[in-house]
Amino acid sequence: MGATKTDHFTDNQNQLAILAKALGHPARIAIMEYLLKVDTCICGDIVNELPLSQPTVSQHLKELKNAGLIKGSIDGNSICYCINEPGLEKIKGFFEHISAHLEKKRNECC
Amino acid sequence: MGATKTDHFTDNQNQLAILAKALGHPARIAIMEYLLKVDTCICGDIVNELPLSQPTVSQHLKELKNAGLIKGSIDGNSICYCINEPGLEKIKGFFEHISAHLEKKRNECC
DNA sequence: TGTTTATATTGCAATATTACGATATAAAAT
DNA sequence: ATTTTATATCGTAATATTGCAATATAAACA
Repeated sequence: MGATKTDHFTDNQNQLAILAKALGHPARIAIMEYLLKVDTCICGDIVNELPLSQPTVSQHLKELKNAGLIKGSIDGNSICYCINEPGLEKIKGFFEHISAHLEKKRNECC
Repeated sequence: MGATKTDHFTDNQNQLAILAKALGHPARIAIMEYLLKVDTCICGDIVNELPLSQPTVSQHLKELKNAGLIKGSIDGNSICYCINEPGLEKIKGFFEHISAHLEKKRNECC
């Protein structure tokens, strides 16, 4: 045990879970907020912004990248990390879908 | 280590992370989708819907409830679990906020 | 009352995540 | 060529999550 039983769920469910999981840490929420805030994408700043060590931040960035929420392009010596819109739209769509459904059946239970 | 350093992040960041983390498992995505699909909220069905044991499903429900994404009300012998709109609106708002910002600065980097 | 039905809790093993020091890599600057 | 700067990877300890069998709880029903 300990491992998630992904086999029994749909690709869509697994994909949404991966996206949500990637955001399931305050440092990664903070990174997304920071990437949104700054106009330039020079990202060595992220380490200075967060109360975590450089290796830890690097690891969080990797997870966001693997999930498809950010992308990074090499810029000489440093790396430019930015928000990856498709990943964001995917998970945003999930919540909009739920909200739209709830509108229709408000107050039918509980 | 192994514990998240929540102290150094804002309440808002921690709250969003808790909500996202709760959805970071395909079973919990499936539960949300199921609660949305069925009109009645009779929820013993959830165990039958998922490829997981009753104790495991119960635990996933507990996590969704703790995060504020669902609520449960006792209905005689069984329990009625439903989507909790405020929790959902909170995290939906986060994605809408990001999307709105991205509209304004499209193509400025990467 | 005794049994069934629905759900929660406990206990535990397997695995994953978090965090960081130490180290590696590779471009930039001197 | 050496040093500095920016980032990634490795190794490892601490903690959290996942999943289930066994058991507990508590309402419904016979």
